[in-house]
Amino acid sequence: MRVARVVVDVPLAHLDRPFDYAVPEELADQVVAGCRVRVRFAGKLVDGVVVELAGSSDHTGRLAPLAKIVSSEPVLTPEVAELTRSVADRYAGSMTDVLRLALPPRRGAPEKRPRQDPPPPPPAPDPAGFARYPTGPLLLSAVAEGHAARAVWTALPGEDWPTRLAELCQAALSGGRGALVVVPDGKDLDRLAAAAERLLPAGSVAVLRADSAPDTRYGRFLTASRGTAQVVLGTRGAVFAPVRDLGLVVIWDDGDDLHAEPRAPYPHARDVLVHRAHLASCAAVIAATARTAEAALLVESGWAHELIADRGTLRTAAPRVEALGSDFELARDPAARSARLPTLGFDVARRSLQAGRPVLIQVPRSGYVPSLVCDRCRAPARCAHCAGPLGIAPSPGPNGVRIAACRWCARPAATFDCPHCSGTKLRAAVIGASRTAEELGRAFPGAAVRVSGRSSGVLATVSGDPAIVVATPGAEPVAEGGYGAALLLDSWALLGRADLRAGEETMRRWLNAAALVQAGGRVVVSADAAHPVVQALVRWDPAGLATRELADRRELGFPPVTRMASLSASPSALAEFLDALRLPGGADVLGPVPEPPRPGQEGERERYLVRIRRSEGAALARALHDVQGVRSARKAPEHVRVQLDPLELA
DNA sequence: TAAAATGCATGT
DNA sequence: CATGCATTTTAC
Repeated sequence: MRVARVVVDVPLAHLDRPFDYAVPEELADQVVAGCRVRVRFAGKLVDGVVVELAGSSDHTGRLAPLAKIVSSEPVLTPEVAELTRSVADRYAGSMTDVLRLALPPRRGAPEKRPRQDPPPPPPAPDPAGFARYPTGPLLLSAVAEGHAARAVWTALPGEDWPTRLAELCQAALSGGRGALVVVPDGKDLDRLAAAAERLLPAGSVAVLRADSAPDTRYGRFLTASRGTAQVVLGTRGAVFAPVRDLGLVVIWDDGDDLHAEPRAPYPHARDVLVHRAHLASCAAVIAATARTAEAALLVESGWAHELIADRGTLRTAAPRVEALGSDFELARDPAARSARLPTLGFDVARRSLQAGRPVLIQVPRSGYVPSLVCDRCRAPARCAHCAGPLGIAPSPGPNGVRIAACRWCARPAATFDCPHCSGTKLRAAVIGASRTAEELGRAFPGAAVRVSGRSSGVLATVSGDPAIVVATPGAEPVAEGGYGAALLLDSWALLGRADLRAGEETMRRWLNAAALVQAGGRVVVSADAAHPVVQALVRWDPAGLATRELADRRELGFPPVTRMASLSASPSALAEFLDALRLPGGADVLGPVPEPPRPGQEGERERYLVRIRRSEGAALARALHDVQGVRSARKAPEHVRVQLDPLELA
């Protein structure tokens, strides 16, 4: 008897396993492993995917027959089936949820188009582009030869990273293997696709973007799954793309929060990619101008080697970075003064314009959550018990005074004793307010002003002509030939955020902007030169900062050194959940703390955090998923949101 | 949402 | 303690 193992599209956690169905005689020639089917499940017809075909079943009862073959197209390859299962396990979610992220909706028209043969492999790439990194050419040849090389690549300022990544893809293709590259957003994807177009054979590349029309999206997915396009470039959803004979996976700027999937079970693209490299035994490159603590851990644990230029090469490529004090002198020029430009920034910008080069001015987006910092040294204030961030308690205490309390474990911070400078007073951190482009424009009469941001529209590039380019972080256009200078303003708003990653994230934003300045150009950052993040920027030392950041996280017991799970729901549902939870040894439960209401959610919600050592992460995820299973089997009315290693921990 | 399992009142 | 009918549970 032919048996099809089917993952059914039902969201219930206790049904997160394949179910066996009999393959009826008349459908036998249409069923293939990985195809979409419809089956009768608990009476009703549901969608499903065949994960495997077999000759027998362990099921003791009668097998129901497959109701319908939706299509014979094998959309779920064995490699992706294993990956999605494994990602579900890691994030305490169900495979069905992960499949929803991995498989685009089916469309009839693209499927009817005949399959095309893949183009012949290109020659091995020219290693000259990677020659500035001592082990660069070695990495390129390792990828071409099909070795499972692993690297954390810290790109030089001004690096033409899209071309470098296309060369890595070319290396994989030249050795007959496929490649996958994930970038944060559409702007980066455009640049990467353009570089791939230049270097790779026509027809060998599929560009997967979340915002494409459904037919286009499914059509491009098929060119990959059918093996026509062996290189896939895309945004976070593309980490699951069915690349044939995968030889290389790459992620660009892994610190960008766009790599975190907002839909359950909330997997992070870097995490999925590292997992996938492991399962497929293929090469992996974690690439960025900055470096995350997670990437530092991959290096420290020996999983990856670092691919980094030596200091001499860096010095010739980098701009000159200068920091202003915390109480800098405002420019004397009245227009510059009204735009709150510091003297040094104003002079540097004016000189760049006079030299005929554009100037980049980075201003943070407004709307950061106010938090508490040490009044003396301005380090974020942390809880003495669990090292969570301190905030102002939402409701006043018994004496009517609103006191500081931990946002994780809710313990009040009656006293404060700064571990950095022994200060005892707290202050609210500044909330970032963006300067208007008009104000800046008035400070430089005669200069063209361009604005790039979410609300005004993101510019991908600007010309090399003198102009003031105002941009929010992540929206900085690339200037032809590089900017002459960059001003990084309102830095306290970035550094003072009550976020675990505030330092790392600030450095990433600064570096990404400063990297667009030409070699020998100037960068002025309006922040205290004594601050360690500022020092790391001045020295252009992302690796050093990441190492330090990782050491801090280890000391405080934060991810990625530990594993954290956040549980949020109503107080009663959480009490039930925790009651049923059988935690592995050594777990630490923090909370509850009240959660700010989200749009579309009513009633009071709370959050707990569960912290455990990294080696027990899989056991924690299993325990959490088991509780979800028991609750869904019992038809518990309320859903508890479970998120592993959430980006936002504050 | 169909079939199977279980619950439960009723009659002997 | 069978029997018939309603309700709950399972899920291939």
